[in-house]
Amino acid sequence: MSKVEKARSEATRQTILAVAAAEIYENGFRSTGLSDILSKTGLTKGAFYHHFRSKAELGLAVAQEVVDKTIRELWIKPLQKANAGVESLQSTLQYAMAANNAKAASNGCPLCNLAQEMANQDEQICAVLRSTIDDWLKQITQVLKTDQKNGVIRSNIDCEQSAYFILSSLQGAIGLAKPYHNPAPFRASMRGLIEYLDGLKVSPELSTA
Amino acid sequence: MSKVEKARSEATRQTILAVAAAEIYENGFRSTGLSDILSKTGLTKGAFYHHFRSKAELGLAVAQEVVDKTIRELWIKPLQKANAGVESLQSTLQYAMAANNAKAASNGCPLCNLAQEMANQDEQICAVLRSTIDDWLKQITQVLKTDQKNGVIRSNIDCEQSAYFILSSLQGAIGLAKPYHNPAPFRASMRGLIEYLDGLKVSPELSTA
DNA sequence: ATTACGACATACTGACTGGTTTGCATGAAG
DNA sequence: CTTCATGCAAACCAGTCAGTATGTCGTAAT
Repeated sequence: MSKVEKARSEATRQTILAVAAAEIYENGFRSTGLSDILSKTGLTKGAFYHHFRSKAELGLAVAQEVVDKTIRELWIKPLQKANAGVESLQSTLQYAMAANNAKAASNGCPLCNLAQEMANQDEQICAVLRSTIDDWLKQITQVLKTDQKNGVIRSNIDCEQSAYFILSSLQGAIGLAKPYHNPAPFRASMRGLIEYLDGLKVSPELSTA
Repeated sequence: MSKVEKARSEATRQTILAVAAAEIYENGFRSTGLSDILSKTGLTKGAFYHHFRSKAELGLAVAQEVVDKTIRELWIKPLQKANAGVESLQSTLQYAMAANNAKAASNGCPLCNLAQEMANQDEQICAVLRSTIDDWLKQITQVLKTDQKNGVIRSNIDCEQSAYFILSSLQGAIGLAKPYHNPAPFRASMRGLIEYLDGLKVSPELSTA
């Protein structure tokens, strides 16, 4: 098992993971057959079962090695800057609103998709998703508390409860828009969310005229 | 085809619909096999394909004859009383918070579940779900506009945008709680939503001490 | 009584599923 | 140069799926 050998092996594993994640993101876990994944990778069953013991294990790997990491990179990390406050949160949302294309509108959020589909099917995946969500909630709570300490947002706000509400609104905005196949409903919800965040501030300055 | 005969036929159709809806609600459309449904009804394939031409047609029937009607009955109708305002909306949410049991927490919203799973799979079902959501949004918008005309909520609020935001928050609250298998996260989000609605009023009176 | 039809039951089919087994090429180790 | 494990291919397997073909029973009209 030389270094070059091990690297190539890991590369094919990553290929499977990436293609599987994309396919699951688009059609769901159950509707994605191994044959779909394998044909898109050019690999065979032998390769797959060399790297994964079952389809369920693949799902778990996708959850913790793709979905979890993506969420952390795109949504949680931007809130981890020192003294990040509501403004950071808002700009993250603004960015998502702008970047949201038609495909993403119809596919939704990979995290929420998996949560939705696997809630009653695979407890291990649920556990992974919970930990991602928990950290996401913690980070939003932290952001709110920072602003609260700095006197940016009102002192009577329950930051943890607000974090739940904010994340719910975001997820709901994505989920509700799915059957519309276009980002318009998503954007409307997001504008509402951004205005809600404005309303948390001590001297609310409306960000939208 | 006597009346009594026709009635019994319709009864078995309804049986299939009800069981299918329950099973789909719990495990999703794709994961629900015809055999699951039929064994729970005591019927056979012959009965099923006498009433439905395909599994897809069953899904469509569930969407428009069960899910749509349920949503309208439980969520839209309570907002159709004359002069129904934000208070009506809040009491509906309060009721949902109280009634939400552990099973519902893990199963989510039947409408959102279907939307999530079928968004990229069945356009007909999507169309049905869109019309349900559209009417739901219209009703919430109406409720807000009524209160706005009566001076209950602020005049600078974009009622339609707020309706999107409110419905997104509700759906997100349900969806986000699914992997937790308990209603606590759902309730936290809902409290946030109810407080948001308080914030729409001209003289905000906090409903939670 | 006969015919006809609606409402199902039974048995079956072909396609597809996840999973297994076996074989083979390659490159490192002795 | 041989040995041997690794990384993967190809063929295969058993089970499940939606869907079909056919049969049967009861009711109702003639």
